[in-house]
Amino acid sequence: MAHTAVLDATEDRRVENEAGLIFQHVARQRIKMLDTLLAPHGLTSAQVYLLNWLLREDGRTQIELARLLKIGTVAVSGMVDRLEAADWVERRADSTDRRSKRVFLKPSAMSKKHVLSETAAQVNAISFQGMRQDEVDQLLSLMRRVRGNLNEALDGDMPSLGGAV
Amino acid sequence: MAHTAVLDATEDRRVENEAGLIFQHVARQRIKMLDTLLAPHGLTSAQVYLLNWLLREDGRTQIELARLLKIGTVAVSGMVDRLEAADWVERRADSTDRRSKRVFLKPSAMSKKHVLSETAAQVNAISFQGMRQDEVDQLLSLMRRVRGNLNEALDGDMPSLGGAV
DNA sequence: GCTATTCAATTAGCATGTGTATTATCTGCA
DNA sequence: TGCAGATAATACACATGCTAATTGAATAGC
Repeated sequence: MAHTAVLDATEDRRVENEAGLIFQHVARQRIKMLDTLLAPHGLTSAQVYLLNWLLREDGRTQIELARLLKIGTVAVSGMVDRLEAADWVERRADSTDRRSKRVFLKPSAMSKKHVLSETAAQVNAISFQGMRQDEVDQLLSLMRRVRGNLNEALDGDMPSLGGAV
Repeated sequence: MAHTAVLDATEDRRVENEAGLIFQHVARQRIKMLDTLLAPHGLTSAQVYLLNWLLREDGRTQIELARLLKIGTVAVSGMVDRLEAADWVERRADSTDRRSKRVFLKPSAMSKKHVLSETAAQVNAISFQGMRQDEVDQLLSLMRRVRGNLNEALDGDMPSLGGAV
C-alpha cells in the first residue's frame, strides 16, 4: 500500500519522510527535556526509566530489567555500573543462581521517588498540552498497536520480512 | 492535569510509566528494523535520514542538515565524516562563505535512491499494519502536535518551565 | 578601519544504544 | 553421571546523540 506510488509523487514522499522522522524527533525531544529537568538531581532520563521499575519492585535481575526496558543486557550492565558508582543502586548476588545479580535501590534513590514521578508527569503534561483526554488515550492506543506490529516483526520473522509488504 | 493524582494511584502510574517509555520503544524498534534492512547495503538508519534530505535537494550546508534532522551540528559533522569515508557524499567549500561546507551526493548514493525509498516505505508499512488510513493519519497528526508542544517548550522557556504545568 | 559579536564547523569527552564474543553457571537428556 | 546446550553477565568495538570549548571567518557598530 502506498508503496510504488510514493516513488513518484514528491508530496507523498514528504509524508513518508516525515513519518519516518517524527517518531525519533518526539522520542529525542522527550529525552532532552527529561535530561534537562533531571540534571539538577544528578540523574539522566535512561537512569530514571530503570529506577522507576525498581521503585515498583526491587531486586530484579539485570536480564529482567533488560526485558522491561526493551534494551540489551549489555546496555543494562553499563547503566547499572554508572548507577552503582553514583550510589543509587547496588548489585547483590542471587542466592540460588550464581550467574544472576539482582539490583537493589539504595536509600538515596528511594528518597527521590516523588521527584522522579513528578518529573515524568511534568514531561507528559507538556507533551500532551492542549490535547483532550480522549485524544491522548487514542494516541497511546495507536502507539501501542505500532509497538505491537514492530515487536511482532522483530521477534518473529525479522530476518526475512519478505511477505510483510 | 492528571498530575497529583498519579502519585497515589498505582494503576495510573503504570500508565504514566508506559506513556514515558512507549515513544522510545517505537523509535528504537523502527531504528533496529531499518538498520537490519539497510545493513546489506552498508548503510545505517541515521545515514539514510540524512541521505534522504540530500536526495530531495543536493548541496546543503551542514547546519541546514542539522535543522532538518533536528540534531546538533556536531552530530552532523560526525555523520558526514562517516558518509564521506564510505564514499556516499563529499564536502565542497561554499563559494561565498568560507565557514560553510556544502554536502553533495556521490553517484553511488544516487544509484541507491530506490532502495532507500522502498526500505522506508517498508518500515512504515510494517509499523502501520492492520491500521486504517484514517487511523494512521490521526496518529501522525497527534504526533505532530506532541512534537509542536515539545518544540515550543524546548525552544522557548525550557530552562524555567515553571508555569508549564 | 577596528573591535566585538555572531556563526559554521570541529575536537574532546561522555551516555546510551547496538552486535559479537567470552566466561561462568545452570539444566536437560542419553 | 556427564556432556551439550541454554542462560546471565560482561568485555570490546562501534554508531549516534549530547554539551562545552576551540578555531576560523563573516558581520555589525563605533
